[in-house]
Amino acid sequence: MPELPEVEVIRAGLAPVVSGRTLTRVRVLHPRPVRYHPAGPQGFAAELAGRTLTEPRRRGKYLWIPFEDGDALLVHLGMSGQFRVDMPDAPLRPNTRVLFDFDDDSRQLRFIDQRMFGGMQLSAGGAELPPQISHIALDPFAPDFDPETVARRLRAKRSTIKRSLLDQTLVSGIGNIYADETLWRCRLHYEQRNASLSQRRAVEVLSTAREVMTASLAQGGTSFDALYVDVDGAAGYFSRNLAVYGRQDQPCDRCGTPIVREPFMNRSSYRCPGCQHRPRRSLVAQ
DNA sequence: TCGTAGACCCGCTGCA
DNA sequence: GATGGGCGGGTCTACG
Repeated sequence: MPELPEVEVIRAGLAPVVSGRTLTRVRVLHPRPVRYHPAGPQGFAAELAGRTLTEPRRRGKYLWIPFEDGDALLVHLGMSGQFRVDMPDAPLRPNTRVLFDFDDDSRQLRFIDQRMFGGMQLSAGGAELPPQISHIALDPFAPDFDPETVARRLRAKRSTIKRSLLDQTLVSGIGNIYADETLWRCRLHYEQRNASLSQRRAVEVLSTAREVMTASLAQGGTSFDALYVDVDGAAGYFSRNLAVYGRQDQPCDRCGTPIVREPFMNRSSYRCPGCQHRPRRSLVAQ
């Protein structure tokens, strides 16, 4: 569920909470979130204890907390993962999966995940960039992100635009919400062939994705429900600014045509039929 | 015809 | 009862 802006909000919220603190105890309440850790839940807990954390980092939707020793705790929030900061004696919220206690014995970090598509693992030598996510492309917020290069790669793919925007090995951080919002702003149908886009148009799409996510970040991200909140439990407000996502049957802000929801890749795509026309057959087939 | 790379789709899991 | 923001891996497909 969290896409780049939501993960960035969480990263920024974690920074003052974890930076410079030393873990004294880690408790894994459900094994699934640490399923990628080879040593299992007990090994995970034992290997983290005693480590000192530094400022959290992010690439796309992945988050990692480097340790002073050069390793890192790599985290993906999946569909429903969240970090919360609570006093150690506060009652556990439903679906709390992992507890992190620190040496100063004050606030406790808690990982909560309803559906448990997310997970975390110790990444050896992963402080700079965990090798587990070396295949994840730069996101549009990365200083080295080059829209021209990514646009060329995008146009070379024998695929369609929304699939490619969701392809985390091409450009990371974009999920279903921001893909739909980007395509609405660009007046593009999700089945538009990449090869049909000019270089300039492809760069425009990538720049627009960055703009949408920047605007969302300024609002604290997109929250539809309690599944996405920051480390203090606060919701983001960008859902008020969404043009198409989740707005089935409501009028398009641009032309008034009712927004439609259509099945796409086992989920949904929202678009305005008035200003995002289905590409002509010659552009769909190849 | 075969091997490889890229594209695509299923399944995971759980509750509001 | 339907729907949901995610990803990895198995399978399919296209191309050289």
